[in-house]
Amino acid sequence: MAVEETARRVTKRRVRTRANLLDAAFAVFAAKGFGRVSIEEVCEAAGYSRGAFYSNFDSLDELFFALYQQRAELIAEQVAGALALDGPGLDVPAAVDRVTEVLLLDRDWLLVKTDFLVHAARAPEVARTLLEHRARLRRAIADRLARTRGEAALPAVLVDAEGAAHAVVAAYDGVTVQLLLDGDLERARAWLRQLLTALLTDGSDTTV
Amino acid sequence: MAVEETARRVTKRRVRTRANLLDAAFAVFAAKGFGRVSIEEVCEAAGYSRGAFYSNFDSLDELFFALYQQRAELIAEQVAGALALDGPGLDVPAAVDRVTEVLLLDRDWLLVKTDFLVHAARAPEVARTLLEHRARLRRAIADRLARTRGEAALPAVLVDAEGAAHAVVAAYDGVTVQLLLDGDLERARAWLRQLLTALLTDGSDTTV
DNA sequence: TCCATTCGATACATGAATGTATCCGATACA
DNA sequence: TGTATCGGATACATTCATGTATCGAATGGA
Repeated sequence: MAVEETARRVTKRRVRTRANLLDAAFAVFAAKGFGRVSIEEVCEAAGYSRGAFYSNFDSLDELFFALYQQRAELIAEQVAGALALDGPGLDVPAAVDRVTEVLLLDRDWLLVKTDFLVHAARAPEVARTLLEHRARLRRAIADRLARTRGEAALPAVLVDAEGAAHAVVAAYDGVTVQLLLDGDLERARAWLRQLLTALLTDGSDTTV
Repeated sequence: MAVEETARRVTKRRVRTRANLLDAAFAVFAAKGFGRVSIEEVCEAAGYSRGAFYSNFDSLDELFFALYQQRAELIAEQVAGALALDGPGLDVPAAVDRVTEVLLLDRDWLLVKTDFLVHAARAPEVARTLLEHRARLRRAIADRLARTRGEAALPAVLVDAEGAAHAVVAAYDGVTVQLLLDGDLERARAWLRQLLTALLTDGSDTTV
Protein backbone atom coordinates (compact mmCIF):
# COMPACT_ATOMS: atom_id res chain seq x y z
CA MET A 1 0.00 0.00 0.00
CA ALA A 2 1.15 3.52 -0.68
CA VAL A 3 2.84 5.57 2.01
CA GLU A 4 2.44 4.46 5.60
CA GLU A 5 3.74 7.62 7.31
CA THR A 6 1.31 8.54 10.07
CA ALA A 7 -2.09 6.88 10.29
CA ARG A 8 -4.24 8.57 7.70
CA ARG A 9 -7.95 8.99 7.84
CA VAL A 10 -9.35 6.54 5.28
CA THR A 11 -12.43 7.60 3.37
CA LYS A 12 -15.32 5.44 2.20
CA ARG A 13 -14.55 6.62 -1.27
CA ARG A 14 -11.06 5.27 -0.93
CA VAL A 15 -12.09 1.73 -0.06
CA ARG A 16 -14.56 1.78 -2.93
CA THR A 17 -11.90 2.91 -5.34
CA ARG A 18 -9.50 0.29 -4.12
CA ALA A 19 -12.09 -2.45 -4.49
CA ASN A 20 -12.99 -1.27 -7.97
CA LEU A 21 -9.37 -1.27 -9.02
CA LEU A 22 -8.94 -4.80 -7.71
CA ASP A 23 -12.04 -6.04 -9.49
CA ALA A 24 -11.03 -4.44 -12.75
CA ALA A 25 -7.54 -5.80 -12.37
CA PHE A 26 -8.90 -9.30 -11.96
CA ALA A 27 -10.77 -9.07 -15.23
CA VAL A 28 -7.87 -7.53 -17.10
CA PHE A 29 -5.31 -9.96 -15.72
CA ALA A 30 -7.52 -12.90 -16.58
CA ALA A 31 -7.99 -11.65 -20.11
CA LYS A 32 -4.46 -10.65 -21.00
CA GLY A 33 -2.14 -12.10 -18.40
CA PHE A 34 -0.22 -10.23 -15.75
CA GLY A 35 2.85 -9.83 -17.90
CA ARG A 36 0.98 -8.05 -20.64
CA VAL A 37 -1.02 -5.59 -18.61
CA SER A 38 -0.14 -1.97 -17.95
CA ILE A 39 -1.19 0.15 -15.03
CA GLU A 40 -3.03 2.37 -17.45
CA GLU A 41 -5.15 -0.54 -18.70
CA VAL A 42 -6.26 -1.47 -15.22
CA CYS A 43 -7.21 2.12 -14.49
CA GLU A 44 -9.11 2.45 -17.72
CA ALA A 45 -11.04 -0.76 -17.05
CA ALA A 46 -11.92 0.50 -13.59
CA GLY A 47 -12.86 3.95 -14.81
CA TYR A 48 -10.12 5.84 -12.98
CA SER A 49 -7.03 7.73 -13.94
CA ARG A 50 -3.55 6.69 -13.00
CA GLY A 51 -3.65 9.16 -10.15
CA ALA A 52 -6.11 6.92 -8.35
CA PHE A 53 -3.89 3.94 -8.83
CA TYR A 54 -0.76 5.54 -7.44
CA SER A 55 -2.75 6.82 -4.52
CA ASN A 56 -3.68 3.24 -3.59
CA PHE A 57 -0.76 1.11 -4.70
CA ASP A 58 2.94 1.50 -5.26
CA SER A 59 3.23 -0.87 -8.20
CA LEU A 60 1.38 -3.43 -10.28
CA ASP A 61 3.16 -6.13 -8.31
CA GLU A 62 1.69 -4.86 -5.10
CA LEU A 63 -1.80 -4.74 -6.55
CA PHE A 64 -1.37 -8.24 -7.93
CA PHE A 65 -0.35 -9.52 -4.54
CA ALA A 66 -3.32 -7.87 -2.85
CA LEU A 67 -5.61 -9.27 -5.50
CA TYR A 68 -4.31 -12.78 -5.04
CA GLN A 69 -4.63 -12.60 -1.27
CA GLN A 70 -8.21 -11.41 -1.51
CA ARG A 71 -9.39 -14.10 -3.89
CA ALA A 72 -7.42 -16.91 -2.31
CA GLU A 73 -9.00 -16.09 1.01
CA LEU A 74 -12.41 -16.38 -0.60
CA ILE A 75 -11.70 -19.76 -2.12
CA ALA A 76 -10.22 -21.05 1.11
CA GLU A 77 -13.45 -20.30 2.93
CA GLN A 78 -15.50 -22.04 0.28
CA VAL A 79 -13.32 -25.13 0.44
CA ALA A 80 -13.61 -25.18 4.20
CA GLY A 81 -17.36 -25.02 3.76
CA ALA A 82 -17.39 -27.86 1.27
CA LEU A 83 -15.39 -30.02 3.64
CA ALA A 84 -17.46 -29.25 6.71
CA LEU A 85 -20.93 -29.84 5.36
CA ASP A 86 -21.87 -33.38 6.27
CA GLY A 87 -21.86 -35.08 9.64
CA PRO A 88 -19.04 -36.93 11.42
CA GLY A 89 -19.11 -39.73 8.85
CA LEU A 90 -17.35 -38.57 5.67
CA ASP A 91 -19.09 -39.53 2.48
CA VAL A 92 -16.09 -39.55 0.16
CA PRO A 93 -17.83 -39.28 -3.21
CA ALA A 94 -20.09 -36.50 -1.96
CA ALA A 95 -17.23 -34.55 -0.45
CA VAL A 96 -15.17 -35.06 -3.57
CA ASP A 97 -18.03 -33.68 -5.63
CA ARG A 98 -18.41 -30.59 -3.51
CA VAL A 99 -14.72 -29.83 -3.29
CA THR A 100 -14.31 -30.37 -7.01
CA GLU A 101 -17.09 -27.93 -7.67
CA VAL A 102 -15.44 -25.25 -5.56
CA LEU A 103 -11.90 -25.78 -6.79
CA LEU A 104 -12.86 -25.66 -10.43
CA LEU A 105 -15.34 -22.83 -10.22
CA ASP A 106 -14.18 -20.63 -13.05
CA ARG A 107 -11.29 -20.62 -15.43
CA ASP A 108 -10.51 -16.93 -14.92
CA TRP A 109 -9.43 -17.54 -11.38
CA LEU A 110 -7.19 -20.37 -12.48
CA LEU A 111 -5.62 -18.14 -15.09
CA VAL A 112 -4.86 -15.46 -12.55
CA LYS A 113 -3.72 -17.99 -10.00
CA THR A 114 -1.31 -19.56 -12.45
CA ASP A 115 0.05 -16.15 -13.40
CA PHE A 116 0.65 -15.64 -9.74
CA LEU A 117 2.38 -18.97 -9.44
CA VAL A 118 4.75 -18.04 -12.23
CA HIS A 119 5.40 -14.78 -10.51
CA ALA A 120 5.95 -16.42 -7.13
CA ALA A 121 8.29 -19.01 -8.59
CA ARG A 122 10.84 -16.23 -9.06
CA ALA A 123 10.22 -14.28 -5.88
CA PRO A 124 10.91 -16.38 -2.77
CA GLU A 125 9.11 -14.04 -0.37
CA VAL A 126 6.02 -14.19 -2.54
CA ALA A 127 6.38 -17.93 -2.86
CA ARG A 128 6.30 -18.21 0.92
CA THR A 129 2.80 -16.73 1.01
CA LEU A 130 1.60 -19.10 -1.64
CA LEU A 131 3.17 -22.06 0.11
CA GLU A 132 1.41 -21.11 3.30
CA HIS A 133 -1.93 -20.99 1.52
CA ARG A 134 -1.31 -24.42 0.13
CA ALA A 135 -0.22 -25.77 3.49
CA ARG A 136 -3.38 -24.45 5.08
CA LEU A 137 -5.49 -26.07 2.39
CA ARG A 138 -3.70 -29.38 2.84
CA ARG A 139 -4.15 -29.29 6.56
CA ALA A 140 -7.89 -28.72 6.22
CA ILE A 141 -8.11 -31.74 3.96
CA ALA A 142 -5.85 -33.90 6.10
CA ASP A 143 -7.77 -33.05 9.25
CA ARG A 144 -11.01 -33.98 7.62
CA LEU A 145 -9.60 -37.25 6.37
CA ALA A 146 -7.95 -38.18 9.63
CA ARG A 147 -10.94 -37.37 11.75
CA THR A 148 -13.40 -39.48 9.83
CA ARG A 149 -11.80 -42.65 8.58
CA GLY A 150 -9.28 -45.28 9.46
CA GLU A 151 -6.11 -44.59 7.60
CA ALA A 152 -6.04 -48.20 6.52
CA ALA A 153 -8.64 -47.27 3.92
CA LEU A 154 -6.11 -45.08 2.13
CA PRO A 155 -3.72 -46.62 -0.38
CA ALA A 156 -0.64 -47.52 1.60
CA VAL A 157 1.78 -45.59 -0.62
CA LEU A 158 0.26 -42.30 0.48
CA VAL A 159 1.46 -43.12 3.98
CA ASP A 160 -1.00 -40.99 5.94
CA ALA A 161 -3.67 -38.32 5.77
CA GLU A 162 -1.06 -35.64 5.25
CA GLY A 163 0.28 -37.56 2.28
CA ALA A 164 -3.22 -37.99 0.92
CA ALA A 165 -3.86 -34.26 1.22
CA HIS A 166 -0.66 -33.64 -0.66
CA ALA A 167 -1.89 -35.93 -3.39
CA VAL A 168 -5.23 -34.17 -3.56
CA VAL A 169 -3.57 -30.82 -4.11
CA ALA A 170 -1.26 -32.26 -6.73
CA ALA A 171 -4.24 -33.72 -8.56
CA TYR A 172 -5.95 -30.35 -8.42
CA ASP A 173 -2.93 -28.62 -9.90
CA GLY A 174 -2.54 -31.27 -12.55
CA VAL A 175 -6.12 -31.03 -13.72
CA THR A 176 -5.85 -27.25 -13.69
CA VAL A 177 -3.14 -27.38 -16.30
CA GLN A 178 -5.24 -29.42 -18.66
CA LEU A 179 -8.22 -27.13 -18.13
CA LEU A 180 -6.16 -24.06 -18.89
CA LEU A 181 -5.27 -25.56 -22.22
CA ASP A 182 -8.52 -27.09 -23.43
CA GLY A 183 -10.98 -24.85 -21.59
CA ASP A 184 -13.36 -27.71 -20.95
CA LEU A 185 -14.60 -27.07 -17.43
CA GLU A 186 -16.98 -29.99 -17.25
CA ARG A 187 -14.45 -32.49 -18.43
CA ALA A 188 -11.95 -31.11 -15.93
CA ARG A 189 -14.42 -31.55 -13.09
CA ALA A 190 -15.25 -35.10 -14.09
CA TRP A 191 -11.59 -35.89 -14.40
CA LEU A 192 -10.71 -34.41 -11.05
CA ARG A 193 -13.49 -36.37 -9.37
CA GLN A 194 -12.14 -39.52 -10.93
CA LEU A 195 -8.57 -38.80 -9.89
CA LEU A 196 -9.48 -37.94 -6.33
CA THR A 197 -11.54 -41.06 -6.05
CA ALA A 198 -8.65 -43.13 -7.35
CA LEU A 199 -6.35 -41.55 -4.84
CA LEU A 200 -8.55 -41.66 -1.78
CA THR A 201 -10.20 -45.03 -2.03
CA ASP A 202 -8.43 -48.32 -1.82
CA GLY A 203 -10.53 -50.37 -4.15
CA SER A 204 -14.20 -50.90 -3.40
CA ASP A 205 -14.93 -48.95 -0.23
CA THR A 206 -16.36 -45.48 -0.78
CA THR A 207 -18.24 -44.59 2.37
CA VAL A 208 -17.45 -44.77 6.08
CA MET B 1 10.89 -16.72 -38.76
CA ALA B 2 11.65 -13.49 -40.56
CA VAL B 3 10.74 -13.03 -44.20
CA GLU B 4 9.93 -16.14 -46.21
CA GLU B 5 9.93 -14.59 -49.72
CA THR B 6 12.09 -16.74 -51.98
CA ALA B 7 14.27 -19.54 -50.65
CA ARG B 8 17.36 -17.87 -49.23
CA ARG B 9 20.74 -19.34 -48.95
CA VAL B 10 21.25 -19.97 -45.22
CA THR B 11 24.71 -19.49 -43.81
CA LYS B 12 26.39 -21.52 -41.12
CA ARG B 13 26.84 -18.32 -39.24
CA ARG B 14 23.11 -17.83 -39.30
CA VAL B 15 22.25 -21.16 -37.71
CA ARG B 16 24.88 -20.54 -35.05
CA THR B 17 23.44 -17.13 -34.28
CA ARG B 18 19.96 -18.51 -34.10
CA ALA B 19 21.03 -21.28 -31.75
CA ASN B 20 22.91 -18.83 -29.55
CA LEU B 21 19.90 -16.56 -29.35
CA LEU B 22 17.70 -19.48 -28.36
CA ASP B 23 20.12 -20.64 -25.68
CA ALA B 24 20.49 -17.17 -24.25
CA ALA B 25 16.75 -16.71 -24.34
CA PHE B 26 16.27 -19.89 -22.34
CA ALA B 27 18.53 -18.63 -19.59
CA VAL B 28 16.99 -15.17 -19.52
CA PHE B 29 13.43 -16.45 -19.60
CA ALA B 30 14.15 -18.88 -16.81
CA ALA B 31 15.68 -16.15 -14.69
CA LYS B 32 13.18 -13.35 -15.18
CA GLY B 33 10.07 -14.82 -16.77
CA PHE B 34 8.83 -14.31 -20.28
CA GLY B 35 6.67 -11.35 -19.35
CA ARG B 36 9.56 -9.39 -17.94
CA VAL B 37 12.11 -9.87 -20.67
CA SER B 38 12.88 -7.47 -23.49
CA ILE B 39 14.33 -8.32 -26.86
CA GLU B 40 17.33 -6.24 -25.96
CA GLU B 41 18.04 -8.37 -22.88
CA VAL B 42 18.06 -11.57 -24.88
CA CYS B 43 20.43 -10.08 -27.42
CA GLU B 44 22.73 -8.78 -24.76
CA ALA B 45 22.86 -12.17 -23.05
CA ALA B 46 23.66 -13.82 -26.36
CA GLY B 47 26.25 -11.25 -27.29
CA TYR B 48 24.44 -9.86 -30.31
CA SER B 49 22.74 -6.62 -31.22
CA ARG B 50 19.07 -6.29 -31.94
CA GLY B 51 19.84 -6.42 -35.63
CA ALA B 52 20.69 -10.09 -35.29
CA PHE B 53 17.46 -10.75 -33.52
CA TYR B 54 15.24 -9.11 -36.09
CA SER B 55 17.10 -10.91 -38.81
CA ASN B 56 16.13 -14.24 -37.24
CA PHE B 57 12.78 -13.67 -35.60
CA ASP B 58 9.81 -11.39 -36.02
CA SER B 59 8.93 -11.07 -32.35
CA LEU B 60 9.71 -12.35 -28.89
CA ASP B 61 6.60 -14.49 -29.12
CA GLU B 62 7.96 -16.23 -32.15
CA LEU B 63 11.29 -16.88 -30.49
CA PHE B 64 9.53 -18.17 -27.40
CA PHE B 65 7.52 -20.57 -29.48
CA ALA B 66 10.60 -21.85 -31.30
CA LEU B 67 12.38 -22.24 -27.99
CA TYR B 68 9.56 -24.22 -26.50
CA GLN B 69 9.32 -26.51 -29.51
CA GLN B 70 13.04 -27.19 -29.45
CA ARG B 71 13.23 -28.10 -25.78
CA ALA B 72 9.96 -30.00 -25.69
CA GLU B 73 11.19 -32.15 -28.55
CA LEU B 74 14.30 -32.94 -26.55
CA ILE B 75 12.39 -33.94 -23.45
CA ALA B 76 10.00 -36.06 -25.49
CA GLU B 77 12.89 -38.08 -26.84
CA GLN B 78 14.33 -38.59 -23.39
CA VAL B 79 11.00 -39.77 -22.03
CA ALA B 80 10.63 -42.17 -24.92
CA GLY B 81 14.07 -43.49 -24.07
CA ALA B 82 13.23 -43.91 -20.42
CA LEU B 83 10.11 -45.87 -21.33
CA ALA B 84 11.79 -48.10 -23.87
CA LEU B 85 14.80 -49.24 -21.92
CA ASP B 86 13.89 -52.56 -20.36
CA GLY B 87 12.60 -55.69 -22.04
CA PRO B 88 9.01 -56.70 -22.80
CA GLY B 89 8.19 -57.07 -19.12
CA LEU B 90 7.67 -53.64 -17.58
CA ASP B 91 9.27 -53.15 -14.21
CA VAL B 92 7.00 -50.44 -12.87
CA PRO B 93 9.19 -49.05 -10.09
CA ALA B 94 12.23 -48.95 -12.34
CA ALA B 95 10.37 -47.25 -15.15
CA VAL B 96 8.81 -44.82 -12.71
CA ASP B 97 12.27 -43.97 -11.43
CA ARG B 98 13.68 -43.34 -14.87
CA VAL B 99 10.72 -41.29 -16.08
CA THR B 100 10.71 -39.25 -12.90
CA GLU B 101 14.37 -38.48 -13.38
CA VAL B 102 13.79 -37.21 -16.89
CA LEU B 103 10.63 -35.24 -16.20
CA LEU B 104 12.11 -33.43 -13.23
CA LEU B 105 15.52 -32.79 -14.67
CA ASP B 106 15.95 -29.11 -13.91
CA ARG B 107 13.80 -26.40 -12.50
CA ASP B 108 14.67 -23.89 -15.22
CA TRP B 109 12.91 -25.89 -17.86
CA LEU B 110 9.83 -26.14 -15.67
CA LEU B 111 9.88 -22.39 -15.20
CA VAL B 112 10.02 -21.78 -18.91
CA LYS B 113 7.45 -24.46 -19.60
CA THR B 114 5.03 -22.93 -17.12
CA ASP B 115 5.53 -19.52 -18.63
CA PHE B 116 4.67 -21.08 -21.93
CA LEU B 117 1.58 -22.68 -20.46
CA VAL B 118 0.38 -19.33 -19.19
CA HIS B 119 1.02 -17.91 -22.60
CA ALA B 120 -0.77 -20.75 -24.37
CA ALA B 121 -3.75 -20.55 -22.06
CA ARG B 122 -4.66 -17.28 -23.75
CA ALA B 123 -3.73 -18.16 -27.32
CA PRO B 124 -5.79 -21.08 -28.63
CA GLU B 125 -3.54 -21.76 -31.62
CA VAL B 126 -0.54 -21.96 -29.32
CA ALA B 127 -2.50 -24.11 -26.90
CA ARG B 128 -3.15 -26.58 -29.71
CA THR B 129 0.55 -27.22 -30.07
CA LEU B 130 0.97 -27.78 -26.39
CA LEU B 131 -2.04 -30.07 -26.27
CA GLU B 132 -0.58 -32.13 -29.06
CA HIS B 133 2.70 -32.50 -27.18
CA ARG B 134 0.81 -33.69 -24.16
CA ALA B 135 -1.28 -36.08 -26.18
CA ARG B 136 1.83 -37.58 -27.71
CA LEU B 137 3.38 -38.00 -24.28
CA ARG B 138 0.24 -39.67 -22.96
CA ARG B 139 0.09 -42.02 -25.88
CA ALA B 140 3.68 -43.11 -25.34
CA ILE B 141 2.87 -43.90 -21.73
CA ALA B 142 -0.42 -45.58 -22.51
CA ASP B 143 1.14 -47.76 -25.19
CA ARG B 144 3.84 -48.88 -22.84
CA LEU B 145 1.34 -49.69 -20.13
CA ALA B 146 -1.06 -51.49 -22.41
CA ARG B 147 1.57 -53.58 -24.13
CA THR B 148 3.15 -54.97 -21.00
CA ARG B 149 0.56 -55.67 -18.38
CA GLY B 150 -2.98 -56.80 -17.89
CA GLU B 151 -5.17 -53.79 -17.33
CA ALA B 152 -6.70 -55.50 -14.32
CA ALA B 153 -3.61 -54.48 -12.41
CA LEU B 154 -4.56 -50.81 -12.72
CA PRO B 155 -6.94 -49.29 -10.19
CA ALA B 156 -10.39 -49.67 -11.70
CA VAL B 157 -11.27 -45.98 -11.48
CA LEU B 158 -8.65 -45.12 -14.06
CA VAL B 159 -10.66 -47.19 -16.53
CA ASP B 160 -7.86 -48.03 -18.95
CA ALA B 161 -4.27 -47.35 -19.97
CA GLU B 162 -5.28 -44.06 -21.58
CA GLY B 163 -6.83 -43.00 -18.29
CA ALA B 164 -3.74 -44.04 -16.41
CA ALA B 165 -1.54 -42.03 -18.77
CA HIS B 166 -3.77 -39.04 -18.17
CA ALA B 167 -3.27 -39.50 -14.46
CA VAL B 168 0.48 -39.74 -14.83
CA VAL B 169 0.61 -36.42 -16.65
CA ALA B 170 -1.65 -34.80 -14.10
CA ALA B 171 0.61 -36.01 -11.32
CA TYR B 172 3.61 -34.63 -13.13
CA ASP B 173 1.96 -31.23 -13.49
CA GLY B 174 0.87 -31.25 -9.90
CA VAL B 175 4.29 -32.01 -8.54
CA THR B 176 5.76 -29.39 -10.87
CA VAL B 177 3.74 -26.69 -9.16
CA GLN B 178 5.04 -27.61 -5.75
CA LEU B 179 8.59 -27.74 -7.04
CA LEU B 180 8.29 -24.31 -8.61
CA LEU B 181 7.36 -22.94 -5.23
CA ASP B 182 9.71 -24.69 -2.86
CA GLY B 183 12.59 -25.39 -5.23
CA ASP B 184 13.28 -28.74 -3.64
CA LEU B 185 14.11 -30.96 -6.59
CA GLU B 186 14.85 -34.10 -4.62
CA ARG B 187 11.69 -33.92 -2.61
CA ALA B 188 9.73 -33.38 -5.79
CA ARG B 189 11.25 -36.46 -7.39
CA ALA B 190 10.54 -38.61 -4.35
CA TRP B 191 7.02 -37.33 -4.23
CA LEU B 192 6.38 -37.92 -7.90
CA ARG B 193 7.68 -41.48 -7.61
CA GLN B 194 5.33 -42.04 -4.74
CA LEU B 195 2.34 -40.57 -6.56
CA LEU B 196 2.95 -42.52 -9.73
CA THR B 197 3.32 -45.71 -7.77
CA ALA B 198 0.07 -45.02 -5.97
CA LEU B 199 -1.66 -44.41 -9.27
CA LEU B 200 -0.25 -47.29 -11.26
CA THR B 201 -0.26 -50.13 -8.80
CA ASP B 202 -3.31 -51.68 -7.29
CA GLY B 203 -1.99 -52.65 -3.92
CA SER B 204 0.92 -55.02 -3.58
CA ASP B 205 1.94 -55.98 -7.11
CA THR B 206 4.80 -53.95 -8.51
CA THR B 207 6.38 -56.07 -11.23
CA VAL B 208 5.04 -58.05 -14.15
C1' DT C 1 40.73 -15.10 -55.18
C1' DC C 2 36.75 -12.44 -56.55
C1' DC C 3 32.04 -11.25 -56.39
C1' DA C 4 27.27 -11.51 -55.24
C1' DT C 5 24.65 -12.19 -51.47
C1' DT C 6 23.59 -12.55 -46.69
C1' DC C 7 24.25 -11.36 -41.88
C1' DG C 8 24.36 -8.56 -38.18
C1' DA C 9 25.74 -3.73 -36.17
C1' DT C 10 24.55 0.98 -35.75
C1' DA C 11 21.80 4.99 -35.75
C1' DC C 12 17.45 6.89 -35.73
C1' DA C 13 12.49 7.78 -35.24
C1' DT C 14 8.55 6.68 -32.66
C1' DG C 15 5.39 5.16 -29.28
C1' DA C 16 4.28 3.48 -24.93
C1' DA C 17 4.55 3.18 -19.99
C1' DT C 18 6.15 5.04 -15.81
C1' DG C 19 6.44 8.14 -11.95
C1' DT C 20 5.88 12.78 -10.08
C1' DA C 21 4.15 17.27 -9.07
C1' DT C 22 0.36 20.03 -8.83
C1' DC C 23 -4.40 21.25 -8.49
C1' DC C 24 -9.33 21.04 -7.62
C1' DG C 25 -13.38 18.73 -6.09
C1' DA C 26 -15.02 15.51 -2.49
C1' DT C 27 -15.37 14.10 2.22
C1' DA C 28 -15.53 13.92 7.10
C1' DC C 29 -15.56 16.05 11.33
C1' DA C 30 -16.32 20.09 14.44
C1' DT D 1 -22.26 24.78 7.45
C1' DG D 2 -17.50 25.72 7.44
C1' DT D 3 -12.97 24.02 7.02
C1' DA D 4 -9.02 21.09 7.08
C1' DT D 5 -7.74 17.05 5.02
C1' DC D 6 -7.98 13.52 1.56
C1' DG D 7 -8.62 11.39 -3.07
C1' DG D 8 -8.18 11.38 -7.64
C1' DA D 9 -7.47 14.00 -12.28
C1' DT D 10 -4.35 16.27 -15.22
C1' DA D 11 -0.13 17.60 -17.27
C1' DC D 12 4.59 16.86 -17.66
C1' DA D 13 9.25 14.92 -17.87
C1' DT D 14 11.62 10.85 -18.63
C1' DT D 15 12.93 6.39 -19.49
C1' DC D 16 12.56 2.28 -22.03
C1' DA D 17 11.43 -0.77 -25.74
C1' DT D 18 10.29 -1.36 -30.37
C1' DG D 19 10.89 -1.41 -35.29
C1' DT D 20 13.17 0.25 -39.47
C1' DA D 21 16.63 1.77 -42.61
C1' DT D 22 21.21 1.75 -43.83
C1' DC D 23 25.97 0.25 -43.99
C1' DG D 24 30.13 -2.50 -43.58
C1' DA D 25 31.87 -7.14 -42.82
C1' DA D 26 31.54 -12.06 -43.38
C1' DT D 27 30.39 -15.94 -46.21
C1' DG D 28 30.29 -19.32 -49.81
C1' DG D 29 30.13 -20.44 -54.62
C1' DA D 30 32.47 -19.61 -59.15
